[in-house]
Amino acid sequence: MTTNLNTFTGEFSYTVDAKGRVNIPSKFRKVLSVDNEDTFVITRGMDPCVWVYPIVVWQNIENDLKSLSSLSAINRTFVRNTVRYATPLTYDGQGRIQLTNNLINYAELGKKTLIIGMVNKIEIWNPDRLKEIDKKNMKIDSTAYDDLAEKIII
Amino acid sequence: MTTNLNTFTGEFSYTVDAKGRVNIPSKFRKVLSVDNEDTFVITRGMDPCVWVYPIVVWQNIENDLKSLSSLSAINRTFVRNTVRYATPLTYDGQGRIQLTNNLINYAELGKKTLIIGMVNKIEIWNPDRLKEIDKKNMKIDSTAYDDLAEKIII
DNA sequence: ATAGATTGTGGGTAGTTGTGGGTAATAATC
DNA sequence: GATTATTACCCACAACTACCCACAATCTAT
Repeated sequence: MTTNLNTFTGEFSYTVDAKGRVNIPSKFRKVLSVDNEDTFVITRGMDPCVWVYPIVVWQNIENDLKSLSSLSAINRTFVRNTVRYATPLTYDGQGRIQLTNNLINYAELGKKTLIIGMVNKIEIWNPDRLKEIDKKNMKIDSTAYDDLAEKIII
Repeated sequence: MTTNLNTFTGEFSYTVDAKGRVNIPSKFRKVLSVDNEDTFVITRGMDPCVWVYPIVVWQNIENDLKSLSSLSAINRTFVRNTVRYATPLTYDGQGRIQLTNNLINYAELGKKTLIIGMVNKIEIWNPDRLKEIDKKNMKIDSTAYDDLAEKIII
């Protein structure tokens, strides 16, 4: 096997059908490790999009969350907001997952969606929302960005 | 072993066929390490061209990206922009890779292309675009070159 | 110089993938 | 308990992709 398991890259254009289903790109399904048993966890992204984790990756996050003490109010809030909207689901025979209304509303998903591989997770976007965020990020203080690029990209 | 593995130099003229396929020069294929298993990752270049990485080189980038927490907005933007257009692909029996429409459009590739070895990666250019960029960069003030001279002996 | 191998380019075909819809099973509501 | 809504599973089909074969041009070696 050449490619890293449970690692996603690339951008794909898909449609959400009348039943609220979206296809997971076949390239993404192919790199899932077998212990995922065709199952993801979908939740709210930090940006206005849906995050989709392979379940084995999500389980690591859950374990990290367990290590946060509930004595701290920030920890409680963070844990609550992280897991509150998380739903595990399995894709159907055609490779589609059934989105929840809650997440469709949150990400303002219409018929046309962009699915983007984000290395350890997948993002589902309303293309217009993404364009807005992109534009906003143009103004981001770019020295931090350049520092990252220097460290990581060769 | 005479040449460095996964290291590319030289310029070659090739055609993109009707299906969007380009040949990877046989000289480049011959220096790939076997653990690449005939697989590259293609993505957008910083210039208007396509970058082609041997997959084992790209995987180092991916692993670095995995260490960035998505709690930071800059990290999210950086990861997204870096991997958004990256696609792993294996060359066929004739040594060709299948380009994506997205990248063909981005690099404005027509039938005639220039393939250039860039040491650790490969660039695919529209010859006209390259001529333009070359002309523009001629005007770069030469102090930048002097700075480089301190780092690299040629 | 000639024969054989390699390389670049083109095209056909079988299998895969994305998308839509139907039906049965399950859950929710009255 | 009956009726309705929701979900899970199945089938259909057009569009696309991966894989195969063909062949001319170029290179290599005897």
